[in-house]
Amino acid sequence: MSYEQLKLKNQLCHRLYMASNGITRRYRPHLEALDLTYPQYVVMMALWEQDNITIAQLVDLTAIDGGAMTLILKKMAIKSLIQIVSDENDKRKKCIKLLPQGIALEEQAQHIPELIKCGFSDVDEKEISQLITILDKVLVKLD
Amino acid sequence: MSYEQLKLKNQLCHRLYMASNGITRRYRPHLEALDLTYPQYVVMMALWEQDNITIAQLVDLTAIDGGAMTLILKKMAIKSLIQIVSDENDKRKKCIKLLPQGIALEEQAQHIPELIKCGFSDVDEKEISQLITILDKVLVKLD
DNA sequence: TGCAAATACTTTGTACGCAAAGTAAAATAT
DNA sequence: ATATTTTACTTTGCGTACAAAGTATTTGCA
Repeated sequence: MSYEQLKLKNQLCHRLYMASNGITRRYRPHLEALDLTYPQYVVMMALWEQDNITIAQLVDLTAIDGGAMTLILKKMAIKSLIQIVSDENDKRKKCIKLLPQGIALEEQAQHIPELIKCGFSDVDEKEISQLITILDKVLVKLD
Repeated sequence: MSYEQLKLKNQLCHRLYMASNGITRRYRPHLEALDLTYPQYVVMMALWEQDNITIAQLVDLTAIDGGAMTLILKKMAIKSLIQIVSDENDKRKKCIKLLPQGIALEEQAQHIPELIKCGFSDVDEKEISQLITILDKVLVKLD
C-alpha cells in the first residue's frame, strides 16, 4: 500500500526529532567541559537571564517537564551551582538562586553558541533567522 | 553580565527542543490508539516503506540510536508487529519483517498526518515547506 | 592460514520526557 | 470557619537517548 503521507521524507516531526537530537549531540562535548547536560544548560541560561525565580517560572521558561525539573535541580544543587530556597510567604513555592559557581560558569559558557554556529558555516544566517521565525509560529500552536 | 548570545530567545537549539517535544506530544493521543510510542511509529513508517531490512538500515533511516533500537524492536516483536530474523548468510545481521498485524496497522495510521496538520491550520503550507527545506539543510551538517 | 580490524548488534548505566498519582499549602466557596 | 478546589512541587514507572563497553561474526591483510 505505502501511503505517501506516511513516508519518512514527508514527516516534519521526524525532521524536528533528528534536528533536535543532532544539535544537542553537537553541544555535548562543549557542555561536558562544564559538567552540564543540555537540559541543565538550558536551566542555567534561564537563570543567568533572571536569577531567583520559582520552579514554576523555570518550567515555563524552559519547557522542561516539572517532574524532570525536580531531579535536574537536585543535581545542580549537589554541584553547588544553585541553591533551592523555600519561599517563606508561600511555602508551596521554591526559589532557585545561583551560587557563586553557577554565576562564574556564565563566563565559561559564553563562547559555546559561537562554537556551535561554526559547525553550520554554510547554512545562511538568513535561513537560520527564517527557521527561528517559522519555529516560533509553530511553537505558539503547541501550547 | 548576561551575554546576549546565551539568552533563551536567541537559542535555535532550544526552539528545536521545544518544537520536537511539543509535536511528539501532539502525536501521543493518536498513537496511543494504535498502542505505539513515537519512536515505534517512526520504525513502523520506515518498514511500511521498505520491509525486510536490517537493523543497521533501520538505524540509518530513522536516526534512532542503535542501543535504543534493540529495545524498541524487542517490544514491537512482543506486540507481534514485527519479526526479528537472523540473516543466514551473515549471522551478525538481523532482518526485520512486518507481521500481518504490523502490515494491517498502516491502514489505521494513514489518517494521523492529516489529524496533526489540522492543529496547525493557520501556519501557512508554504512556511511548512520552507521549514522542511531549511531543516534538511541543517540536517546534512549534522552527520 | 592466522590474526588484527571492522562490522552488527546487545548490554549497561545515567539522564531525561512524560503521564499519572501523591503530598502539602494556599485560595476560594459556602 | 470549614470544606472544596487550586496551586506548587515530588514521586513513580515506563520508554527512550546516549556513551561506552561487551559479544559474536566476518573481512582483510600479512
